[in-house]
Amino acid sequence: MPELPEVETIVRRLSTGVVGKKIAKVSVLREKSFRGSPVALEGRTILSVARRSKIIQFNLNSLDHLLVHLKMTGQLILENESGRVGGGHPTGDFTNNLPSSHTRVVLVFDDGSTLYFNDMRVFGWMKVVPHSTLANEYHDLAPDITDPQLTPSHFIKVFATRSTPIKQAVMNNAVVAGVGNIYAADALNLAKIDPHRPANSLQPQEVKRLFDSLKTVIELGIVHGGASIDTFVSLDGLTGRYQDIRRVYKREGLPCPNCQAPVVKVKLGGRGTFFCRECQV
DNA sequence: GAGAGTGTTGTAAC
DNA sequence: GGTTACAACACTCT
Repeated sequence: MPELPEVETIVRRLSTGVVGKKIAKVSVLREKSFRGSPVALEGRTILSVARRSKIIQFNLNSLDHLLVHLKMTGQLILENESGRVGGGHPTGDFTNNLPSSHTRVVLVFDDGSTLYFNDMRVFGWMKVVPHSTLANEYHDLAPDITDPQLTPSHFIKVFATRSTPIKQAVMNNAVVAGVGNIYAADALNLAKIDPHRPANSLQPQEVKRLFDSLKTVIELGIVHGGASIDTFVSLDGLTGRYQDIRRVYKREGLPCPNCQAPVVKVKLGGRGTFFCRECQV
């Protein structure tokens, strides 16, 4: 999946769903999906769940951490007596019996509830990281777009040295963490900036406008529980609703929310990119 | 059936 | 160091 708002949504649900539970058994169904020792998790209690960029961090009472990256198609689904809590990519798995053919790791808790890690394309991972090396995992990440300490002046500084298209610059985790394709496109539309513009061609007031727009669309995404595009179906109401209010992403030919001109699709840096030729300059 | 496309990101090459 | 192309994988869509 996922973009930051959907990861944030999952973390919030997991915080109430798994904190305090003791891990009884870990089954790795696909070796590539799990790094480290699954046995190190058994008998450990989850103290809290946090997020950094798009990485989910389970804090354990052993001072180890379980990190999860869902990449393109990962899902975390918690199943207990009262139903399911989770979310992820629209693979259809969500309504199937679990484990499914895409289930890669299964965590069983001592109260009988189960956390499934599904990942169709096997790009995502789970890994056990000792507290002493945790900082290394986040070493190359710029501050999150949701970080209150992040300021427009940071953008102005890092954009000044880059000639890459502005869309690629804001999707670069060394510039700012947590901005993916959907929200990059929508923020550029809201800020009325052409995604092709070299990052170092933006005037300071444009950078400020883009900064505010990114904050706005990410916040909207979180408020609406993330974006679930295409065929995502959920049993428990966790399905994101951002797709209903998205501005340009996958809205080729439909009217631009700023000026009503048709949204066009181009390819930029190998990624599908949606924008308005009329008002994004 | 072939080929392109998919919300991510690490790596290698220039 | 910045930029670009591509690979990892398994689908769905045209």
